[in-house]
Amino acid sequence: MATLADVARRAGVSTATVSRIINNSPKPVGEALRERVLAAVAELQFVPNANAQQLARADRTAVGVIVHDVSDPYFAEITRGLQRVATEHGRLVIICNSYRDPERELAYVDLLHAHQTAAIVLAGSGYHDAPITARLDRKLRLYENTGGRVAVIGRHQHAGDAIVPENEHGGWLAGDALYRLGHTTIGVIAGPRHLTTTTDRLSGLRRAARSHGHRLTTKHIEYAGFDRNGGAAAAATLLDRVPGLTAIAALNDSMAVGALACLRSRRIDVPRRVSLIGFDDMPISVDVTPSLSTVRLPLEQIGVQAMSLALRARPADDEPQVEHAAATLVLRDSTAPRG
Amino acid sequence: MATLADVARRAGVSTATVSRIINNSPKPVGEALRERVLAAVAELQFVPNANAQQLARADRTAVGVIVHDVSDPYFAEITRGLQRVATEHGRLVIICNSYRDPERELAYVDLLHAHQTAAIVLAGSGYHDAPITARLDRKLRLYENTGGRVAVIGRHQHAGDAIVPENEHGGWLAGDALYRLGHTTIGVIAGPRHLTTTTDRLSGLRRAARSHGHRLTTKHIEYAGFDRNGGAAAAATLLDRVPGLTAIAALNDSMAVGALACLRSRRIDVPRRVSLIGFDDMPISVDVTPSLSTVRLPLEQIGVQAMSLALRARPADDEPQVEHAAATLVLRDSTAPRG
DNA sequence: CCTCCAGAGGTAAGCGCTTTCCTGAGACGT
DNA sequence: ACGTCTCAGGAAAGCGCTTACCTCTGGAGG
Repeated sequence: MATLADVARRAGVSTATVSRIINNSPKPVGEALRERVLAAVAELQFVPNANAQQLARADRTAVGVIVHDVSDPYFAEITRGLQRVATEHGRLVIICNSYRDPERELAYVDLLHAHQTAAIVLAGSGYHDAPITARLDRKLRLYENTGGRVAVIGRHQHAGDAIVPENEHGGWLAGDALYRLGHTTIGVIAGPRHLTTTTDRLSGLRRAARSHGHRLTTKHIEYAGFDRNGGAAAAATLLDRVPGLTAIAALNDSMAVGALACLRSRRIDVPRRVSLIGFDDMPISVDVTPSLSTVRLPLEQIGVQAMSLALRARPADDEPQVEHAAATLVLRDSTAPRG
Repeated sequence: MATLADVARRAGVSTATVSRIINNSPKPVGEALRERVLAAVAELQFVPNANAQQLARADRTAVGVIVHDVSDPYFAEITRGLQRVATEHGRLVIICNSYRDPERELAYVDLLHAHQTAAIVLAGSGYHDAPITARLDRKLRLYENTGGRVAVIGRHQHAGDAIVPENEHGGWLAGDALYRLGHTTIGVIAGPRHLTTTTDRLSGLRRAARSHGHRLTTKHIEYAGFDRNGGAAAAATLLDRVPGLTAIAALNDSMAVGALACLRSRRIDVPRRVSLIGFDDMPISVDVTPSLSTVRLPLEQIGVQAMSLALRARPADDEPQVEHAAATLVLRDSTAPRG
């Protein structure tokens, strides 16, 4: 592997000059030398060692992103926004999938810290797990103390820049919509109970129930994996357990799609016999049949905002900035008045 | 930011000892010292600088992955497989989105090279563009010459380890299925014409047409963006342009879903009046209505194989290994005999 | 009692680059 | 002709770590 020194030797100049040329530093370099050096670079097919550069320079350039799983449409959309902004700023982004494992999330924070990334965007949901949460917060603070920037998406213990989707309000919107349509017995397909996203959305739903004079008891709520199959299984359970069920609220669209599959296989007409509402408005929601009513979260936009926060220069005495991402109700064909 | 030297000073030992302890090197270290050092590490919250480590060590550890777009389900699935294997090997993976821009793809190869990644997996389709292709091949070869490992997915000029999905055969399967169902006039929604994936699938379709005594002319083929909206637009065009059209083959499922939306909005019954077949069998295909007939590619498996190839130790005199990923026909509800 | 060796720990030479500071040479003014 | 200023280019000191090699100690073996 050719090094800077090889190029310098070949061109008959010092390494300093080569460095200046390949980085086009402000320091002026004569035309003749420049050409000779460039020729040497081409001949030796020199590719600078990024690790050495990083070490020698003070600046940090890459940014890290920690998500639960990029192949989940929710994170895919957010990631798209993150990437766009990062690319505009000429930053490389390193994507890390925690696969919802908190330990792996912690490990990734260390890893990104170790790699001297300029910023970390934590896109996954917060956990209801005090020890984990505390360790995470500690690591993030340490990272910030050593010059890193952090932005989180969702409700986390960490005090700093954050984009907070209106999960509670979104849950309320979904519940309110269903109750307004005349439904009185609704089942909820919830995600893993240790995620703040789950509990926030759920409490919005609960508030809607109360404000309409109903209650959501344990019987009406089924916790499951935050994906299609989790949703399908939970739908089956609810259908069997809750008599007189006429509506289902799923805490994300993937689960709603799974529920839809379950309902279809049981030949239960949606929305005639059972109304269904999802959450997130992922792109596919409009293409299932019936198209999915849902609570829209501006996912790509959330990514954009988060990366913008992470990359902004934050003065030391600055207040952390918390932005809310609005949840809006999107009514499509999977919800109807109680039959 | 605390450094190794700080820790050493604090613990009253040499940096060598600290290094040995934190990397638990085979060299034995006394219990007393070990504890003192570990205490110092904790107190100073020392996180080793990964760049410095990389530079000092000879070994390369991270692996790079270049895809068109992770948020596209096709790549999301492949990436899942790639990640799984990488994680099993304890490797960090760096994901780069080229957004189908060949120049960006080239730039990413350089970037991954510069970062001393152990391997590069090129997951995007090949291009029909000689200069680009040649430059890409040159860069990959250079990278290999300096010790990097390369595995490509799809048909590329680069001679080396590769996973080649049976695109041509898959195209044939799709076409053959449609013709067997009695369709004689079929329209094709193709992807960008400069991608080898597009042309390979298309030529399989053509072969099927010929073998059934038909021809696919320009009129029957509409090129579009490889996504949902591209598919919707192309479907509309075909419907208007091709009289007597009774079947549509889309060259990927995203486009098929778009076509489905178009057909639905025109109130054209699928599969009664028009049959539709997709390609890839992405997860959502089973959840649209009607469920999508398609050609299945074992996407996650492709990712697994590709990463396995990239990570295997390849002896210098070894033949490049080329594995084929089998395409299989999956008939669901979007195809039916010609009415 | 001396030699020899193994094991624990330290010393210091890099890894490949950037950047500060220095040098030498020409340009310019008087 | 001399001093001074400017500017292109080089020398060398790191950046934070790893590791080959060296040193010193204590105990085993004769």
